[in-house]
Amino acid sequence: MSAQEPDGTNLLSVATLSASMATSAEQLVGSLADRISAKIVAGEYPPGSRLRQEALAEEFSVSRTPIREALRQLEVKGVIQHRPNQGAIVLAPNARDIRDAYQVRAELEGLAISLAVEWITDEQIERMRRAQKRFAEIVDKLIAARKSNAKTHLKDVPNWVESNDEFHGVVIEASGNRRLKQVIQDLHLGFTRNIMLSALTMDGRRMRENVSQHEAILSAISRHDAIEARKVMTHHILRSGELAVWWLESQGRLGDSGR
Amino acid sequence: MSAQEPDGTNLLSVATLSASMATSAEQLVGSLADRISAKIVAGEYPPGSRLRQEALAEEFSVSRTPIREALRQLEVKGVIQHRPNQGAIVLAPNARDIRDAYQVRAELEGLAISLAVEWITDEQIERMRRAQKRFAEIVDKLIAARKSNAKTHLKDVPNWVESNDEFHGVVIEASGNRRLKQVIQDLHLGFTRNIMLSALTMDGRRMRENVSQHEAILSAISRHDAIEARKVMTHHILRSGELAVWWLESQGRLGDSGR
DNA sequence: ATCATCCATATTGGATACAATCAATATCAT
DNA sequence: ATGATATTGATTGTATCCAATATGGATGAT
Repeated sequence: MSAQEPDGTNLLSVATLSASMATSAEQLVGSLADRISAKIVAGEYPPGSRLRQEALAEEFSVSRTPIREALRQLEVKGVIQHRPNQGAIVLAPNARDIRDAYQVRAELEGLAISLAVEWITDEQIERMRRAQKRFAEIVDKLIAARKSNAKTHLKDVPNWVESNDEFHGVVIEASGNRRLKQVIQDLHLGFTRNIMLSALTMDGRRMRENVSQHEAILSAISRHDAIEARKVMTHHILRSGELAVWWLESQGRLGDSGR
Repeated sequence: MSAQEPDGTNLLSVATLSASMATSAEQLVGSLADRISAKIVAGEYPPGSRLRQEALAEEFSVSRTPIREALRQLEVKGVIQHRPNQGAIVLAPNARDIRDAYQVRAELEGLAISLAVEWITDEQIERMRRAQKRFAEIVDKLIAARKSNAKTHLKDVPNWVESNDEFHGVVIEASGNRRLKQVIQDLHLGFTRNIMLSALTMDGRRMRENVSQHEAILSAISRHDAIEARKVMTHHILRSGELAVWWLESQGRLGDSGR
């Protein structure tokens, strides 16, 4: 079994390793689900708020029918909660949800890298190096910008996210386990990515810590040292989880939805 | 000795500890999704077959609208594949899908038990003991029945599944990680459970092997030995995965759907 | 015969219409 | 005034309708 995709086309899809991204033509419902989901993540529909079908329909210039189907999908994805005859409300994770999710993610990305060590190609390692380089540069830039003007750094944040996703994405891809990839992506859904960046970008020291953890991961995987790679990856993610929990708790619970 | 239930109607019911089970009133779409899903698992809608909305609507005496929404949910759950303007077809896992899923599940249940060891109560261990006792008895019964009359054992199979689920369910519950529980349940969706039981119930020696693996797990968790518990749990599940893959390959690919 | 093209039909996709349910206010009795 | 009940409006849930697209068979050319 090789880590390479036989049908190859999607392998290098650097852009947003998010889940599905059906945001293209001829997939109206999927596209709607993505767009609604994006607005939830962006905070436009805050946690706990009701999503009215008619309002969404008007906003996206469609009828309620495809909106309803999109909401059914988001319900299964765990982004919203749907109560009979009462419609949909936006879910928000509490500290425990975050802790639980990161514990699972740490385990799964640990598995991913221990598999990846075996199969990863030089080309993939090179992609990780480049992603890491960009990552480090952006962090420097963010920290520098933070010291002068707080506004400037905002437009670099997407790049920060993207290079981080690329880094982790290569590892997951190289694991050769498609189901593993899917499960990890599902874990990200909605909150994880968002909260992590919120938690990290608020503190220069923690961003640098993050960079050096990536460095350690890259070093271990380059040496094909499965034990060490797994150890540092797991630590890296658990640490990110701690930060996310702290950040969430410092924010005062936004939506302590008792799901 | 080969598989006993060659014709489509094998392995009915089973539904027990599945994920959501919204099959009650006032949740029509959820209920429809469950019922359609159940029929897929039961083999009534075989892999690769098209699910026509009108046919389903008539079968369940509703209009196409709730059917469509149920199909959207099943799409996200990975039970069916939905192609634009071409409707839904039933997905079937191939050997690789099974391998991938079991690898992930082994890791996650390994995590579960290593967490559970810390927090599990005597009452929960007692539940595991009882489940294990039932499990062993049913296996004896199945093997005995198999030697005389092949039909008899079919009505015990659901009990076999249920006691096995109870055993694993206690561990997962005792892990205290709700997200972990959800992710593991999602992994079961559709095929995993079904294939495992198909693979195992065809061979007495393997069923006994399974029982003794449970015994080892129970022993380790009773001694609160996290390392050993994890080791035997992981081995147990990976072994089950191997059997499932073998079984699937021996069946000649039913649906080698190129998803 | 084999293959491509075209047309009739079946099926899906989306919008609208109607029924059922809920929320919030108004009304009434105590 | 307080609490229970009734009523109105808003919102969700299901069914039906029409348009867009695909499917499958017939027709015709090579």
